[in-house]
Parts: sequence; structure tokens; C-alpha cells
Amino acid sequence: MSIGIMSTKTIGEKLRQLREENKLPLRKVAALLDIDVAILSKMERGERKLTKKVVLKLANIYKYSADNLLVLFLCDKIMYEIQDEDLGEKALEVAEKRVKYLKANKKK
Amino acid sequence: MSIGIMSTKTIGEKLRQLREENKLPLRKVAALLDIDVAILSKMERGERKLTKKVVLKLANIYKYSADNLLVLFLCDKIMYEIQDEDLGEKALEVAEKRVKYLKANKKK
DNA sequence: ATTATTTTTGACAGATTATGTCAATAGGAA
DNA sequence: TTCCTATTGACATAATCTGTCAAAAATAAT
Repeated sequence: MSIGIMSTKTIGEKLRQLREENKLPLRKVAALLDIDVAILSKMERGERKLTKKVVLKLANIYKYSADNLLVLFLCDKIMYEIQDEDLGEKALEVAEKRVKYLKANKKK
Repeated sequence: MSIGIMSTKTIGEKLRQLREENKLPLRKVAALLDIDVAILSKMERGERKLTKKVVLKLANIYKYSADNLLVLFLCDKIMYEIQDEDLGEKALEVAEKRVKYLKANKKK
């Protein structure tokens, strides 16, 4: 998975794009997900939070990479935490170091 | 600010270290913050969430870099979002790209 | 144009989570 | 023990999240 191709869209925007490419109305997708149309509409526009489960179901419905969607999903959550913070970029760097450290020392 | 020196401690652990270095009991710091002792105790042990305001006050009380503490504070929030996620590191990379992109195109 | 379909919006109640207060308990030092 | 500090859990309240619904707006179809 390359990073460049997916750096700008939010998970919601990506999901809307996928739905439109599949020419599916909110109504049908919401039915497949067994959630209300209003909620799906808000999820696509970032007004309601997505869940990992919904993201995975949508990857299956749209036949799109679940990993790509999950990265966008996590990225959105991260961006939400550091929004408008001057030190956001620095915090991301420290977090990366920490993740690498944890991965290197993970329990067996 | 270097990254290496602050990659492993959580914000709570760092705050406890600072308090002990200053030889201040929870009671006194809590009084300065105007919060309950129990809450401060839990904040230092990661059982309660810190707020940006409290972090800044503590930086002032301990005469320690507010930027350093804020980075740890944001880092903890980021780590919380990606905990146990295999794609966490990838999400962090994408988030970094996005932050850089937003910074380059920020409105005036 | 008007009808049908899709999408958005807002209000609402219930569930879940966060927060502050307090008291009891535990731990350590004098 | 006594004193000071720190931890834990229970509780009420506040804030946030979640699903449901209906009305309104936007878009497409006939």
C-alpha cells in the first residue's frame, strides 16, 4: 500500500466515493449494514463516528481493500486528537518512535 | 527538543517523576490545581484523562517545558487510538503526511 | 412541472462514558 | 501507635454517544 494515494481524503469522503462508484444509494448500503440511512449519511460526512466493524463491512460491500480503509479510519481518529495543535507533528513523531519501540519489544 | 529522551514514559509517569523531583505531595499539587487529590493520583497513573489546561498548569508548577509535556500529552492520546492495531504505524505515517500537507496549505 | 427518490437536518430518548466528591482503606515514616 | 500520603471504590451528576424518527431539502425521473 502506498501512502501518497491516500493522504488527503478522510475516511468518510473515501466511503462516499466508493459508494458512488458502486452506484449504490444510502438506502441500500444502510440496509446491508443494518443501520439507519441518516447515520450512514452522517458517517460519510464526518458528523458521526465510524466503527471498525462498519468500516470492515463497507470494505466487503465495495470490494475495496480493508487495510486501506482501516488506515484512513485510524488516521482520522489520530487527526482528530491533534487538530489545531502546533505540536501535533512532533507528537506524531514521538508516537511513531513509541510504536516501533513497542513492536521491537513485544511479548511473545 | 529531542525525541529520544521522551519516547517511553507516558505523560502520567512523567508528571509523577516531576512531582517527586520537586518533593511535592499530591495534596499540595492538587490544591494548586484546585482539583481533588484522588483525581490527580489517578491522572498520574493513567486512570483518569488529563486535560490540556491541567498539563499546562503542571508545567508551570514544576517549571518544566510545557512543550515537552504537551507532546507527551498528545502522544498518549494518539497511542490510545491505535493501541493493538496492526495498522497503527501505517496510520501514523499517513497522518504525518496529512499534517505536513495541511501545514503547507494552511490558510492565512 | 410534479412525482418519486435520495439525501440532509434536527429533535429526541436511552445508553454509555466522563467527571467531581467523598469516605474508607492501605502504605510508609516518624 | 500516630501522622501524613496515596490508593481505591462507590456514588451522583454531567457530558457525550447512539439509534430512531420525521420533516425538509436536494436530486433525478417521468
